[in-house]
Amino acid sequence: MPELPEVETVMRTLQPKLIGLKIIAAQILLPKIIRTPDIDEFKEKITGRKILKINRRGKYLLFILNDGLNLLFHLRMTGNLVYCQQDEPLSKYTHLVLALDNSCHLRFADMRQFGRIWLVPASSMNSLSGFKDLGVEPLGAVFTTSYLKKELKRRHVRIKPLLLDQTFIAGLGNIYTDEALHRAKINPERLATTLNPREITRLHHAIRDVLQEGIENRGTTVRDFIDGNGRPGNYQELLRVYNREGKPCRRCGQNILRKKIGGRSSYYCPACQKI
DNA sequence: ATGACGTCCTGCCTGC
DNA sequence: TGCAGGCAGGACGTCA
Repeated sequence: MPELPEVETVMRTLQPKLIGLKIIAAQILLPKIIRTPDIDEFKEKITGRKILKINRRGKYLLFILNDGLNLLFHLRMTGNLVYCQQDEPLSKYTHLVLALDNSCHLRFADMRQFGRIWLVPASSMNSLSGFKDLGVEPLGAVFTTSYLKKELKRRHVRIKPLLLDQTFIAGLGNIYTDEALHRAKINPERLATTLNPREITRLHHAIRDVLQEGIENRGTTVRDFIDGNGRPGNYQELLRVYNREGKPCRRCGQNILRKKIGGRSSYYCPACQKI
């Protein structure tokens, strides 16, 4: 599941390869993944465009093209974006191939077909549903302890589903949310309004630390994640709770539990993260 | 404002 | 061994 650190890793691996290259052709093998525009217009508009820059916003990858166009990718669960030689065999899950003017390919593949792609003028980015309502960047300057204190005070929801809400904080998914709550010693079912200042400070630091460590370790590969060069990440080795049901807590030795909270699997230590 | 649930999709796991 | 059925999960829409 690509979350912020995985998307950041894809961006960092693609950036040195793609900047300055021109897209000379687009092959669309699964039309429904292109949200806008329709596939004929997509092909026409993207052909001849140059890749000027690659950015990340939340879990979105944002390609800045010339002529004021932006190409957006959301990898969702199993999507990947890989730079490779053009003679590399196509995987059966490849849905979009962008041919580049150096005889290489940028390929989008997604086993579960949940990933989505948009090609939009930079000027209309703020009308894209999902993208336009994204919350604060958790590694950015706006996301401070006092910001988190102020925001949590008026949210009458459990902390886990709130952290997963992309309009609240952009980029956290199931893995890093569970890891951050464990580090902060906060039970995922706690109501946001009941967290005390010390806990909020711990949570703020924990969120930034787990994301930063995730990036430093090139992302988490539980099953599918690969970076822009097709390589898995390393952070799965360092996870403390996620996907560790029944295994001992790395802090206290108690067995990690798994419980559905807000419809999502949540892993936590019942001793370190008391209600 | 909040939450529950269905939808998308396919590989994997479980049970028979 | 093989098959059927359930499950997981990010985002979004619908309904209560």
